[in-house]
Amino acid sequence: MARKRFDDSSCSVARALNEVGDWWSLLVVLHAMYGTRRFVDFQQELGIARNILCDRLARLVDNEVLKKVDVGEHGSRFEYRLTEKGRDLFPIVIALRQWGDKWNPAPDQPALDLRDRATGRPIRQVAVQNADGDSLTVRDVFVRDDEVSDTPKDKKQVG
Amino acid sequence: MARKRFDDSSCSVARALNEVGDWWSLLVVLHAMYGTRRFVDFQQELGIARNILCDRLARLVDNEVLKKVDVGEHGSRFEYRLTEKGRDLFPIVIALRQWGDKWNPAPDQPALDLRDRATGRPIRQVAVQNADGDSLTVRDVFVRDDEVSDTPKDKKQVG
DNA sequence: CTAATAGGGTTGCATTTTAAAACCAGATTA
DNA sequence: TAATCTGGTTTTAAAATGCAACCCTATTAG
Repeated sequence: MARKRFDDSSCSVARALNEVGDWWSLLVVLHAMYGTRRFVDFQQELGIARNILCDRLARLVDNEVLKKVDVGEHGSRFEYRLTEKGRDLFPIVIALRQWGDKWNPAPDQPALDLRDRATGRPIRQVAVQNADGDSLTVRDVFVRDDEVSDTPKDKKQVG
Repeated sequence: MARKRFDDSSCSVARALNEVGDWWSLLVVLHAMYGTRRFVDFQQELGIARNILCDRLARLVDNEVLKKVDVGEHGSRFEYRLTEKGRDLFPIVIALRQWGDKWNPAPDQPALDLRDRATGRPIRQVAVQNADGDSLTVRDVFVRDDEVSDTPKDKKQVG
């Protein structure tokens, strides 16, 4: 049967995954972040089937992660560019990269060394932080429980 | 045809997505983070098909994101618990939640209010930061290019 | 002690998705 | 004007998904 979707889920993680949680979408966004804009370039860099790429690009455009821009001179020629919403996926992509580098390092080559353009110094590990900037683990957080819920058992869930 | 996998990709984002980049895996991890440990509980909370849940749990165990613990008294009874590798997905899950809350807020209910257990104050927005703790956008970073590569065109890629 | 039920799956089947390759029409370049 | 590039759509076969039914082993109620 069809893949289950979470458009209307009350969980914002599920709703986020609904837009960028498939095998290709985040890789498309990643390549867009380092400059790829054209259909053929995505296709060649990712090695993705053309029909799947079509579908993913269209969905990302529908969800306003990318915008499709006609840059043709005498006709139509398209570019796919990140929107602010798409650029806002940066921490997620970098966190995934750091997790991958830490737990599944490539045997042959070193991890990509990302640096601050302004200072030339390496970026930090992406982390959940408290107001003071201290890193927090999953055990250090709780859910503030303002409102009355009809489903009391959901109240303490992190998700 | 078979879904394409990225086990041996040189891109650590692709390798990460290979382990947790499908529709269900990160939701399983999320629920594990707020305490779910039993097969039936995952199944009911997520509304996932049992065979798919089986498959996902097994893969997460294979990838050492979860460990399967026999907690039976007189026989076998299992729990699935996060490993350190799994707990290390916390920033990714939280970043996804924040992105979902920001760009696809639930119409009816407010976003989950996560707080530091120690201080009671809200957590920060997950961000990519430089050494000083300043937030960086995708345009603020570059790839430090130490080593000589056989494929020069890859050298400046963020991904 | 026995019956009933909960836990943790596996199997079979119909439906979707995916990958790969072929094909196509409108720009662009030689 | 022909060849090629761009950005797709179509076709086909393999794989993944969802659902329901089934199964065996604990645990619990009586």
